[in-house]
Amino acid sequence: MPRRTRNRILHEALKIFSNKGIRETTIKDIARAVGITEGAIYRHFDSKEQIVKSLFLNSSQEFYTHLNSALSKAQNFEEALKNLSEAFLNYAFTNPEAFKFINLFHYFKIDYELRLKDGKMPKDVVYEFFKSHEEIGIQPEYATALFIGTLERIFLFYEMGFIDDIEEDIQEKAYRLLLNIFKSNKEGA
Amino acid sequence: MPRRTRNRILHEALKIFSNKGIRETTIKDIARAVGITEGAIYRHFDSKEQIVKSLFLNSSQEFYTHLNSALSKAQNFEEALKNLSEAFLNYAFTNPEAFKFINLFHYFKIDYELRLKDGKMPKDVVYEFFKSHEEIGIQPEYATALFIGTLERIFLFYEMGFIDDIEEDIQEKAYRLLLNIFKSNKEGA
Amino acid sequence: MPRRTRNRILHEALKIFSNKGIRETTIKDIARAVGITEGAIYRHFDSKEQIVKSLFLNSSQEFYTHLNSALSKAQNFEEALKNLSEAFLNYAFTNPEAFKFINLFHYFKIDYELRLKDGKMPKDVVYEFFKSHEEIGIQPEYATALFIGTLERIFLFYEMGFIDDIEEDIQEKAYRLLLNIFKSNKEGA
Amino acid sequence: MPRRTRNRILHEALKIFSNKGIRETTIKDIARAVGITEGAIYRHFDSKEQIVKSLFLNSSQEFYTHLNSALSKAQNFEEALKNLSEAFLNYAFTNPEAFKFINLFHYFKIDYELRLKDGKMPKDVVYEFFKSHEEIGIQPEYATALFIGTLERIFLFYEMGFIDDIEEDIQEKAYRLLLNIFKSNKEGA
DNA sequence: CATGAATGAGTATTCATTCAT
DNA sequence: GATGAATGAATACTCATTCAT
Repeated sequence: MPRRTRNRILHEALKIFSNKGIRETTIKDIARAVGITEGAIYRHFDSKEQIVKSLFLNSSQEFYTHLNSALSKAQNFEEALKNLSEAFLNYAFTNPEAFKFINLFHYFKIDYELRLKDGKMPKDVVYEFFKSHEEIGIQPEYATALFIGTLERIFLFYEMGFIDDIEEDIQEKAYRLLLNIFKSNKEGA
Repeated sequence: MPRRTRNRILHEALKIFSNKGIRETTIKDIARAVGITEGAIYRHFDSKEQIVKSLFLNSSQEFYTHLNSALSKAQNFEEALKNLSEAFLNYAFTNPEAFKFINLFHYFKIDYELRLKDGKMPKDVVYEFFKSHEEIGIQPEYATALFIGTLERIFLFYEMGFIDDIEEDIQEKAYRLLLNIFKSNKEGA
Repeated sequence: MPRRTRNRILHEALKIFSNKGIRETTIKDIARAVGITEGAIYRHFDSKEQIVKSLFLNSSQEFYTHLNSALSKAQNFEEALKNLSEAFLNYAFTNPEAFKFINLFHYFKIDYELRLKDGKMPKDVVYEFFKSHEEIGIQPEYATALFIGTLERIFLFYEMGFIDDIEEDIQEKAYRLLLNIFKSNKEGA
Repeated sequence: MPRRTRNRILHEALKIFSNKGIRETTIKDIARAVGITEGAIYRHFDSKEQIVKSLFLNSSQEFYTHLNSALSKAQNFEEALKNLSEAFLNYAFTNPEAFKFINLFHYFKIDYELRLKDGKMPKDVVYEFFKSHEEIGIQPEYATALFIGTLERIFLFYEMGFIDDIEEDIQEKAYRLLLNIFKSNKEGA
């Protein structure tokens, strides 16, 4: 429950953006959701684009940090995989709007400058992890694609009702699936 | 090089839609690309929405058929997996605009009626395939998420330059990756 | 049942104009009703305006002649009034589209040049009649307003269901009403 | 001279509508007349249709009230007829735009829901009046048609210069004309 | 800080008219 | 005579942004 108007704007904007899309969300929509008028938005942000950018940077940062801290707590490969996959889905389940919002940017080249200058994109956590475990015998780019693609699609299937397990089961099943894949590859190597 | 105006409209619209997004593409953009005036578009389509729908239905159908025919030519599980994964990436590489356009609809609830009435969505081919091979020990919904999510993400990584193999190598690597996963699961079972 | 295309165009245009209004009727509407294409209309008329003008001139002329010939058959004031009022309503009942179409022009200064050059407007028949019967003691302009206004409004009330007599009764009642008015004024004079 | 923008819009729109017709009046026309831009109109009204509806409801209500209060001040039939006919013409002379605008709706079925829910249409005042005086021997529907039709047409003839009396004289003559009609009928009965 | 009116540049869509076939 | 594709100007409406209060 953010108190300050600026945060309330970001909070509501994120919800509407992820539901309706960025372009189809108007400043008026956001203002109405926050309970202020259109003009007031411009006390806090210079433009709609700035709201979008703030949101993307915030969310990416948050997701990045979330993944990173989950990873850092792990003692071994198995635990790391567990922490990382659970953190990934946990973020998606807890912040579906932010999660979907971040993913919008893979399809729209809305603003490529948005990439954080020091490369702190969520996927980089995953990539670095697999890069430091080349012994599993999968090229880290492909491992990353497998990890992110699978989890993201599982989340989407969950959201559209195609997968109807409860969140905890999904996290458990997803972890086991990934573990099987990477363990067997590791052993097979 | 489609000759007829209607096809030229669809052709150009698809390209622009997949690059800029549907909402940010104007009728004027399309008209200019085709080399006619805005009004002329409306001799061929009643509305922008109709162009979007036509495109979605066409592309989905095409992709569905492409996957289906690849699958039907296979004699066994391994071959089926090979044909299916190659057909999937082949479609993405050959028709990147259509492929990206179809995927737009996972994020935007633009029009859920758009789903083909008899459920002939591309993902259903994959789902049915895994459903008839439950011996691999992976719940078909999760197997589908894994298959589609991984390949889609590989394609995206390729497009953004994060993966820089050539298309043939990607197809080969992707197939091997998937085969390893499903074979080992099959054997482990 | 006009055979020639030109007449069919006029025929259908009149119907649609009087129902939807001139501005809201498109060339396409007319073409569709006639069973030809838009371009073909322009083989017969230079513009939409020309169709409107032709229609107005034709209808006015027709109505004018209809009233005039009814009047000319009368032997005395009473008969003249009877013939004129019956002819007026008869025209409205038989050609409601044309009748309503003519009346559109009282409200819109769509094109004042449309008035027939030699003044052959339907109302002039009525006006001339009352002018030649000043003995009734009503200024002919007012008598004309009374005659036309009353009958037109009766027709409108009939059309909107506010008056629900059958057409014959309306003609009879209207005639008696007018006769009473003008006879008593005549006698009172 | 209304000060507030919303009222200025209604004021100017009424003038232009009654001159050019509703369909041929553009939002730009109205905006220009008010001295604002097109977009500004939409801060005050959701659509052109809403302007039309507001205007129709306002004008009808105003005219209805005008007639009703004139009628209620009368002590007897003669006075009532005098008050009603004078109020009718007075409204037309004073608010020619509103008067003509209201009458547009007899010819165009623009929106039949526009009729006030409790039936408070101007003509109803006249109708109720004649209904409570059936002793005059004229069916109230026909008396209403006579009253309204005659006065409306007199106004139109005045506007087009066909009747060139001054307004006061017209009111006087119209009243006498109607009085003669209804009095003689009353006596004749 | 906030309001709400206003701007101005779009945006999809309509439609009378033209013209090559 | 007729077709149907195309034009081009107009039209209602939208929306990010500005600004006086």
